[in-house]
Amino acid sequence: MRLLSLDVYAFQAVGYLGAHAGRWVTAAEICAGTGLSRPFLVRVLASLVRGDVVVSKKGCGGGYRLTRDPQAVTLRDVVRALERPVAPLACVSLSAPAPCPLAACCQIRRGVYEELRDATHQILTRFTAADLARDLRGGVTYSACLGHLWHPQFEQALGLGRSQAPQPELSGGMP
Amino acid sequence: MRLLSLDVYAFQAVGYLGAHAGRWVTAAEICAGTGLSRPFLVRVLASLVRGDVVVSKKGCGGGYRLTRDPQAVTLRDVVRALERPVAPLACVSLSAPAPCPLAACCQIRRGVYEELRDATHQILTRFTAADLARDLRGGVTYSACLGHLWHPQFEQALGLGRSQAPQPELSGGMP
DNA sequence: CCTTAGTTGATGAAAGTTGTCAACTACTCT
DNA sequence: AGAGTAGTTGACAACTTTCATCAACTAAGG
Repeated sequence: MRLLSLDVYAFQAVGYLGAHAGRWVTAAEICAGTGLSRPFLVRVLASLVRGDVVVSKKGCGGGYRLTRDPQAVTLRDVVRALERPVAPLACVSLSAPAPCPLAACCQIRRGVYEELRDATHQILTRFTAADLARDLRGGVTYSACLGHLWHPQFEQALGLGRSQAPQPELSGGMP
Repeated sequence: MRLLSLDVYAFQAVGYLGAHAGRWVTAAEICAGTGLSRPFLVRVLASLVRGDVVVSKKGCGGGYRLTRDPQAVTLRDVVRALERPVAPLACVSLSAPAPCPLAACCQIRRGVYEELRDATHQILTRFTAADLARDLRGGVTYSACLGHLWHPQFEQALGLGRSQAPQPELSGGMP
């Protein structure tokens, strides 16, 4: 499971809400506290509202708040709210299963795909918004994580795409 | 970890080579036996050669072959040869680690990211080319898996992107 | 030398991801 | 009731990744 900016935004937002539970927190405050981009954060928050992880209140004095105690909001809830698949393949998905006629005899499905799915579920279920809040209180904002995403710097394994010039300067000895 | 066509191609190719170990197998034969697209399969095979999972022999009578016994070729070897990151974030990568100044105090890193990485590694290490070959001999070609990838049918969680017109015909009452 | 078969480069379409802007709606407080 | 605040939604744009194909090149065998 490769993380996206989406996930990091959500983790930071949920952590901030967990650290300030009990009151309405505006999107602007989350941005100020985390340094995230507001327009994108707002989309992520909308997903969290749709996924019943966060409630919103419009109007003056409004904002966002967790739907329940921080300890009761797991990372799995967050990831599910973002509608990110945790299964490696649709045929082993629990939320949007794609039936496979070979499911009964497919060994890799049982031995790898289902195991990956279950392990991911368990790990994500162990960690809650309270843990995220503790990180935040300890000074660990996840802004650095945005620079550790695989996306931009993912060097192409195959000779595909256009980004093919890693060493443009070096005109070495290879003829 | 979301699978890509890349992985499915590699699993099928390695499974075929495992099922026909001991001789040189041409790319054309793998295509005929699995129904994969040849130009793309050839790129994947080149990656596997670079990753020391497969050896190739040029010229007449040449082809591809596993570098070692099928039991000794794990899925982790295959995934690593494809240079697919198994870590969710670069800061917990074993192969291409990105140092993080907050690594010591980041709880989500230890509690989630490292756990995800290790669990994935363990699961991928348990499964070998011999298991892939057994699936193939049992009639389980992974062609259906290509239709179970998340990519095409991944419904956007956010209201982003262009694919916003599911019902183009319906010119209903909304003014 | 000529065929076979793997290797590499260029190309391109389609989709996913991230981010911004602007208009809209709903709510609260005065 | 009115004004302002704050969440909601749609359109849009830029960039990267993924998948796929074609054609030319190189190495090895017979």
